[in-house]
This record gives sequence, C-alpha cells and structure tokens, in this order.
Amino acid sequence: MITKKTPRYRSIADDLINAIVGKQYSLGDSLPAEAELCTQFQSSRHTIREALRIVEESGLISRRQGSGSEVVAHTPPVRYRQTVDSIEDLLQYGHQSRLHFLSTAEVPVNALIARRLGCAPGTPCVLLRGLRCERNEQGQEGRPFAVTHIYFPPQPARRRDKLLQAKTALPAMLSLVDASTLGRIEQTFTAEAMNAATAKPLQAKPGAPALRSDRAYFDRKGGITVFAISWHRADLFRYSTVLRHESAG
Amino acid sequence: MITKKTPRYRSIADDLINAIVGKQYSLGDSLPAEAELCTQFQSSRHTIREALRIVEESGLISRRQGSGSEVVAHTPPVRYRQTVDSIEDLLQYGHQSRLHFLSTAEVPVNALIARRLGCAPGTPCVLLRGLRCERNEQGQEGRPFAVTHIYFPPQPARRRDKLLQAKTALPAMLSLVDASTLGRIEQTFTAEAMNAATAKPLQAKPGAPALRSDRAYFDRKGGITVFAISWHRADLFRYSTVLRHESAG
DNA sequence: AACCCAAAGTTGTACGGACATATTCTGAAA
DNA sequence: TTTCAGAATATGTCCGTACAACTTTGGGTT
Repeated sequence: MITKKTPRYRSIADDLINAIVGKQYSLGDSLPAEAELCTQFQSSRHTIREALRIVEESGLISRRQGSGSEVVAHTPPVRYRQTVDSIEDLLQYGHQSRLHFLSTAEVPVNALIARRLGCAPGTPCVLLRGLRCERNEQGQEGRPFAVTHIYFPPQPARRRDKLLQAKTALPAMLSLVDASTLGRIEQTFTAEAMNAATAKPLQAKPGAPALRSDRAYFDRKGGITVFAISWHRADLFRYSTVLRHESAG
Repeated sequence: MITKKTPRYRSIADDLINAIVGKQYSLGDSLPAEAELCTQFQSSRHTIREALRIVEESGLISRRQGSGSEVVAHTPPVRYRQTVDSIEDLLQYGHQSRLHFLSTAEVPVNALIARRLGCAPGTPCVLLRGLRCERNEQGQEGRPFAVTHIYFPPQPARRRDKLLQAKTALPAMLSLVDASTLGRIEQTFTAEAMNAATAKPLQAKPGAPALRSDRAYFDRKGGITVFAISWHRADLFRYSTVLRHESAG
C-alpha cells in the first residue's frame, strides 16, 4: 500500500473545512458544539477536538472556552512561507564568513537613506563600512565577496561617539541586530554595476555586476535600528530562499 | 486574579524545554519515551503528549512514530517569516505586467537545468521564452523589463506537442504554477552581466547588469513542475521582501 | 557476512469518564 | 426595566484503557 489510511479526526476536519469553504456557515457563525459533533460524526470528544484543532490551525475558526467555535474565514489563506532561523541565515553568510572593519565616519545621509532612517536628508549619521570575506575549512581568510555600509539612525552624543570607535562599533552593531529584539526586516535586491570605490576592496573591476541588498532592521516597536547596504560580487554570492506552502511541513 | 493557573502540560513542556536548552540532552539524543515521562512527571500519557506537542512546535524536538522524540536543536529557533499570498506576489510582477510569448523550442538542457529538472544533461526539454513588459495606468504596454526562460521537465509526447504550440503553452504554464497545487518554491537571485541575446529584447546594452532569478516550482509531492530563469533589467526591477518575527502579528 | 522474521519498544489513533473554568442564558428580585 | 445570582452550556484540563502502526533490535537462517 502506498496510500496511507487517513485517520478519523483528519477526515472529520476535512469535512468541517469543506463545510466552511462551501459557505454552509456564515462569517461569525458558530460551529456545532463539540458534544453535538460527537453525535453527528459518531466519534468521541477526543477525536472531535483533534479535528477542531486542525480546523483552527488552518485559520478558519477561532475557539473560545465557554463560547464555542466561531467561523472567522471562508477560505484557508493560501500562503507561502519562508522561515529563516537566524540573522546569519537571513544574510546567508553562514559561519564561513566574518565582517571585517573597514572604517567609520559621520556622514550626511542622502535622500534614500534618510527616508529609511526616518530623518531629514543631510542629517549627520554614523556610517560603518565593513568587508565580508570567504573563510575556508582551515579558518583562513579567503577572497572578499561583499562590501557593507551600515547606517545608524541619529544617536545621543555619547552613544554616537562610541559607535565611531571602530572596536566598539562592530559588537554594538551586532547587538543591535540581536535576533531577540528584532521584529521586522525589510530586504530589497537589485543588480548594479560596481563603482570604483566598491570594486576596489572587492578586487573586482569597476562596472562588474554586483548583487546589491538593502536591509532595514526594525525592533518590536517598529522603530528602525540600522539600515545596511551590501554589494556582493556576483560571481561569489547568490541569495536563495525556499518558500513552502503553509500546510506543508 | 490576573495570573492564570498554568496547566500541568504547560509546565511539563517548560521543564522539558529548559532541560534541552540547558543541554541536558545532546543533539540527536532521544527524550525519554512517553511512558517513562508519565512516571517521571506523575501524569497521564495524554498530558505528556500535550506537553510534547508544545516542545515539538517550539522546534526543539522531532517526533517519529515508533522511534521516539529526537532533540534537534538546543535553542528554540528565532524565526522570521515571509508570507506571500499569491504567485503574483511572489514574482512581484503585480497586475501591471503580463508575460508575452516570444518562442518555444525543444532543446537539450545543460547540466544546471538538468539537475533542477531531475533528468540527464542533454535530455530534450520544452523551453518557453517570454518577455515581461511594464504596463501603465491606461493599460498600454511599456518597456520590457524581463526575459523569462521556462523549462518543462520531460513530458509525454502528446503533452509535449501541446506545449510546443505557443497559444497553449502560456495557459498551460500558468495552470502548472497554480497556487493550490504548489508545495514549495525555490528561488535564487544572482547578478549577471547581460549577454547579447538577453539584452536585445530588453533594449539594453550587452554587459549591462541584470538581476537574475532562478525559480523551481514543486508540487505537493515534491516533484518539479517547471523551472524558470528570468533576467531583469537592473534599472527597472527590484525584489523586496519583508520578514516578520514569528511572534509578531 | 548478509538476509529475513519475529518480538519488543515507541508513538499514533480512538474510546471512555470526570471535573475545572469560562461564557451565556434565564428568571427572580429590586 | 435593570440587575444579579444561579443554572445551563461550552470548551479546557486531566485521568484511564485499548489497539494500530511504525521502528528498532536481536536471533536464527542462509
């Protein structure tokens, strides 16, 4: 047998889902109570609850103790989901690479960056430039493959001075993008021909194609923590994602 | 009372999670069997299973019938999620653009594509070339911004002949990537300098940077349905994603 | 050594009951 | 009519049992 027997609770769940999708219930209607479903489907309460759990997880109903199961949607949202488990995963740099310090400066930001940082164009902001290099199995440094510009929103003077010191800037930056405090990341990819300043540390020719990523990191309250632009040598870097259908494991 | 009594299964789950996070189990170790946990926590199997369900959903263990609960992570993965509600969302072409037919052909596939399609290099496969153009508010066609090559895995003769007819190929391709049948999409971005054949229909200069996307579409059973490569004019196209923390709405 | 099969061990499915807790309904009192 | 306490209803938690399905183990056979 190749086909596996579908368990009772699964088929009951499917029945309920089909009933909701088929609009046998209006939005806001209550599903029959568990006890009633037990007699309807001639099953134990345990089985019915297992089925209702599936329907709830599919997003069609909302359950409340004492109240019942309310229909909250007619169509299970068809969603594709990408999950990344860590910031490093997101950046896809893995542990084979590390960010090397290039320089820090306080620069007036241009319109694009000002908009992302939520300040006026020309506002002086701390900029940290870094270089990301390959690392081989022996832990030795290899070819540089990305230049990163990290912009910090305007900071209190004391904090700004700390950031401008190279040795503290890197850990500070890392703590700012601490996974546990982040709420949202916006990421944009474009292709660009490299200018001379970018090409040089990457040991590439000006005009060579680069994969540019712009990333904005927001905390849980929606405030921006950092904005980073990276130029990746096209021949040494690619970005991959897998999107899974929500119902699939 | 503001604080609600924590149920038994919840506190057992917390105990197990803390034990795993505290590295009382190594990666790959098995958790005690349900029966043993029953005696350990002096609870019924139902309660233990409810607890294990929580631990599993937290991503720390993986359960398999007949085998047990394997510890697969020491720290609950901080997950970021991207959801797209439709294929068009995924492609980010929106309704402002449409795919125009360029040509169809049966070509022997190279190593890269053969690997993705799961066939031997050199196998003849149907290739559909298309052009994606901007569309302005009046619905008029604008500049072309992407060339797309769509490869179909080896097909039965009748189906292949149908695909080779231009007029049927496009709808067929669209039905193949029907959202409801898809289970997984793999997507890779790279930057590339355009070659002459790609640049020409895009009215760009050879060597100009392009954002290349390779996308593999899989059905629910894991079989590949189509593989598509698109070259986007860097000045007319960008790709953006928003990743949200799982706990956030 | 390789293979097959039976037994033991483990999780999955399904049944039953009991009580706790949250919500809603109802009827009597103000 | 409004209010409030209690009844009725619904889901949440927790216990017990039994068997099915899957995996691993170990011993015997080839």
